[in-house]
Amino acid sequence: MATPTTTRTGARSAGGDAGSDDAARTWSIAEVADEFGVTHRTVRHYEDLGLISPERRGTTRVYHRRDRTRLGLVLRGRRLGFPLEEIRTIIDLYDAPRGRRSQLEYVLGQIDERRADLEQRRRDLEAALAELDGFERRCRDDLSRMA
Amino acid sequence: MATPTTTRTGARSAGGDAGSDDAARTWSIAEVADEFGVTHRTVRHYEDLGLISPERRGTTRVYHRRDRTRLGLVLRGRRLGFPLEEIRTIIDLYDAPRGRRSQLEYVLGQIDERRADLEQRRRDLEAALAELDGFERRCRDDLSRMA
DNA sequence: CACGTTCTTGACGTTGACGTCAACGTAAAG
DNA sequence: CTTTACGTTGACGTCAACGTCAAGAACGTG
Repeated sequence: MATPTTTRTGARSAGGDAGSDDAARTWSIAEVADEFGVTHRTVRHYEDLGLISPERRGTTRVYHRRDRTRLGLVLRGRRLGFPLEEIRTIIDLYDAPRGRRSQLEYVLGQIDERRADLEQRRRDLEAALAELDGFERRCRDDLSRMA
Repeated sequence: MATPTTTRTGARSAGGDAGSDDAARTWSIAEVADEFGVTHRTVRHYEDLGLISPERRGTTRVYHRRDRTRLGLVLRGRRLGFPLEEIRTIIDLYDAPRGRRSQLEYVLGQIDERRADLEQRRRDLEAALAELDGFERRCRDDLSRMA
């Protein structure tokens, strides 16, 4: 897969003036989809939920580096088993205004909550891994005793 | 809650001969449910999926220590975001026969797969925590610059 | 300019993980 | 013996996270 054969259209830079190569590149929905190993339907679903908001060139979606970054965060959150709504509130936090002090303190509070959650998960994870290790040892013992 | 007022029935030991106190105790569905902070519906659902299989005293479910152990594993798996079906295959692995060598080798293979999955999750988790830390630092910097 | 490819917007279907409600059994308490 | 609390089996509802058509629009190519 990903062999650069014939289909190599739409790699033009976007609206600005520069045309370097990677900073101002744009991507089609198909490109981001199979770059991240998801379907276009999934990508659109995430847009419906406000997780990403690509530019529109006419009716067509145009994805920038920012969108890919966010999509990456979403998928990591998904691998960690978070519901998409929760993921949205988290990554929205990342580029929230935080101009006023109150805003900043709210954000810091949210951070603490998130961290508590993640650390609970880490405990669960370590426990699961430890059990798995112990179980493997017992299995290997059984195996060696069979010889 | 859990005040030992009037309702203190059904704490008799089960079928055997001993009657110590905690090893051979049994529990009702309501007891396990609110001990683990889930509804009775959830407990029954897990039974439907074969995650636990309590004894039946007539039609009534009677839970033993084994069931509570398994329920604990299930809920940890759930906190980690695993689908229940997958959880079942994993904890079934724990008390699989593993008498013959082939069985044992199969189990060891499964263990490796599981561990790979868990370690991917750990990487995601560490990354998320690291990002969170960095983000908090930036926020605190912003805050101190506002003074 | 017809054609195939890629994209679009609906809209309904599906699966997992339960919630919820109805209707009924049963055992201790008054 | 009725009440009350807890338990049981269906069966349908719901919500999230997509899958899966259907039916067009837009665009480069032979």
